[in-house]
Amino acid sequence: LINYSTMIMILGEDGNYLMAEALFLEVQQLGLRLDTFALNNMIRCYTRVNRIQDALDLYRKMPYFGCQPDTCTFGLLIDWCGKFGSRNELQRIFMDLRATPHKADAQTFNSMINNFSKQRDFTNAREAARQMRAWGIPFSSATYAILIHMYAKSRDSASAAEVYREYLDSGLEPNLIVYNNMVLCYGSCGYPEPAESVVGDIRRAGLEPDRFTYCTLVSSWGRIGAMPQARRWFNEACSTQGRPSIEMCNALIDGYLKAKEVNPANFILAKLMPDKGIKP
RNA sequence: AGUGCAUAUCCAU
Repeated sequence: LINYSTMIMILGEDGNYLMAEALFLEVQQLGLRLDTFALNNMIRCYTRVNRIQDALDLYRKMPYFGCQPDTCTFGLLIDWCGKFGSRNELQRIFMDLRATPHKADAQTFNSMINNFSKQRDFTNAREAARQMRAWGIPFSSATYAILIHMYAKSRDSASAAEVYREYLDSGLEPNLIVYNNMVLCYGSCGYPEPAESVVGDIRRAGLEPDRFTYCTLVSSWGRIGAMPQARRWFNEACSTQGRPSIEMCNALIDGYLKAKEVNPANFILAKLMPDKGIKP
């Protein structure tokens, strides 16, 4: 079985699901009993080539092979549904997941929440977070980052601030992505000043802002047309980071153009960027 | 023996 299973895995990586299918049948004809590993490998063959219906069918047939989906099975399917699937498909996986406790770890839930969020299904994203708590699975830094990012998308800075507060009190290792997402959330909601105050939290935690932080701050001030402040953060990034990121240059140009300040925008594009060796 | 998690700009959605 291990030989077949490994072959199926390798063929799947190669995109050759047809040969994998043939081997999958052959195992059964030999009378070998399939296990969850082998089924996951076969499911992976299908997701690899976007044959989601085949993947879902096999996943639903697992009990008839005497197997149960595990965290790996769910991880595969959640990831696929988030990338290419419909809301309904992801919701159905979530329902299955809830019906089988202990088949989900923090990573499974993180992926679930994030993929609901990508689909803008915020109700289910929050519900997944609630379920995670109810099952006593501790939030990781990634969980906090994902939740705050979700609130940035749904423009709910008040809920983000609550989650952020909980993160600061959690005793988890400081993680810059969590802070950056909080900057993003305030900025997206049109509150650049609280966004700036997060930089203080970053330093207090012993971290330094990175190119994501600076780009987000420039875009936050640019969004409300406050270009002097945007420019200040841009300059600070240039002096601390060495060279500005292309994304931050874009954010600054965009801000100037939204504010109808064409000349400064042109200066960034035609002078500053070439001088720093940055291609538009 | 295997799979799956998170951040920025613009555009598109």
